[in-house]
Amino acid sequence: MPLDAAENIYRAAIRLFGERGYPSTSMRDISSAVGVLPGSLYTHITSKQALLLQIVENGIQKYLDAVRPLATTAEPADIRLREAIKAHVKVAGDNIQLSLVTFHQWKHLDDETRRRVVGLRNTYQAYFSRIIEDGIEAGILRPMVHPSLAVLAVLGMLNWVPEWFSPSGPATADEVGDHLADVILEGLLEVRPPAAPIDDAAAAANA
Amino acid sequence: MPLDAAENIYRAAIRLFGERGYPSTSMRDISSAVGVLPGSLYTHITSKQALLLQIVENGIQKYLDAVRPLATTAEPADIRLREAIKAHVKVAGDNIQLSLVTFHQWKHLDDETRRRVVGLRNTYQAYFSRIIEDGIEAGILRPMVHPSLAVLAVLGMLNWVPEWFSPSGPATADEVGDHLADVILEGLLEVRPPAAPIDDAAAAANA
DNA sequence: CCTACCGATCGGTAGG
DNA sequence: CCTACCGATCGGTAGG
Repeated sequence: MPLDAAENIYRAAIRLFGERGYPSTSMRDISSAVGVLPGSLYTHITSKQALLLQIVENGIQKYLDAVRPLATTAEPADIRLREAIKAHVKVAGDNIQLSLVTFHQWKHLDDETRRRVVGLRNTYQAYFSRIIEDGIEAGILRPMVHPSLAVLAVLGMLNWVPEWFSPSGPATADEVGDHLADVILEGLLEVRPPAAPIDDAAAAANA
Repeated sequence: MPLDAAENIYRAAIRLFGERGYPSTSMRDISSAVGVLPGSLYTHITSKQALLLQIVENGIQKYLDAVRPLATTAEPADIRLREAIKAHVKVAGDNIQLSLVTFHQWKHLDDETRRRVVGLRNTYQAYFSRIIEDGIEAGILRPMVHPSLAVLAVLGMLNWVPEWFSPSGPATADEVGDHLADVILEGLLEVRPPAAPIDDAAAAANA
């Protein structure tokens, strides 16, 4: 049961756009990876741009679908943040090349479609903003002068995952997600002085 | 006192490579930004590749120079990590476009020079590994199953800074660095249970 | 720094 | 899916 031609083209494009970047990948590169001559591609696709758009939108949708459920559930925000981080890492681990294209090549989309994709990226960012702001309001997360900086810290950490994650590496995506959530939630410090004395008896007992 | 021609070309290339990417920037784009005809560029540079290499190596060196002093000082590792994060953010904030080219366009270098640049990137990563491993050994940072994951978390967060930092934004590079160091060192949780009971009297007093 | 140009390669199409 | 091809653009050079 061979893949149909359009699917073959789509997969070759993901790999090549990811390895060399969109502008450095020629339609001739894709056609020879698929095993047809360049002109034959255009029976199955309309243009190089449309191929990139299909890839990038599919990539973003996978992340949106995975994290959307965590954005608004009633669970405690720290648990939602941990699950959102794990969901992101799982999508990244299952779609490394797709993620590389999605995160790096969207800049080469035409003006109109690029604006739409930027909108989807902003929606994704808003999911994490919502979780973190909920957590601060509920007293579960630390109050911050600029909560958006925490969002950017989390997203930067997550955007970098497809660059180094390997399915054959020492940790599964689930384990990596947990460890990254530990870094974000608990920090790297071994001990942290309590924000305020818990009660006077405990303070006296420690003196 | 006008900039000399080579400096003009270098600056225009940083801006254009950062905005459009290396493969999508033509020498004709650069020449018209500088105000000369395409062929005239080659009096001052040897090739498009050499121009990219000059930019990327200069970019990496700025980061190496800024963080190297923190890699080996005798100060506590948590302070060194905070200062390293702040040093990185300061370089990023002072060189946003240079950083964008350095972080994204090195993939378009020739095989040989790309290998050298990857070596410099690994050196940079080793600075952070050293600080975090020192911290764990000294009992200042939490023991971790995979300390390298913490390094990748920090570098991912930092690599993302040039994408969103603005000198005219609400926080200076110094403040952003402190806030990001807070996220990494202390985490986002408001309270954290102690790793182990401190003493029995305190536990009893809380019961 | 300009004029004039080179061979190579690009995305895409007409016609079968 | 192939043959054959189009106009545009590319990095770079010779000669002045």
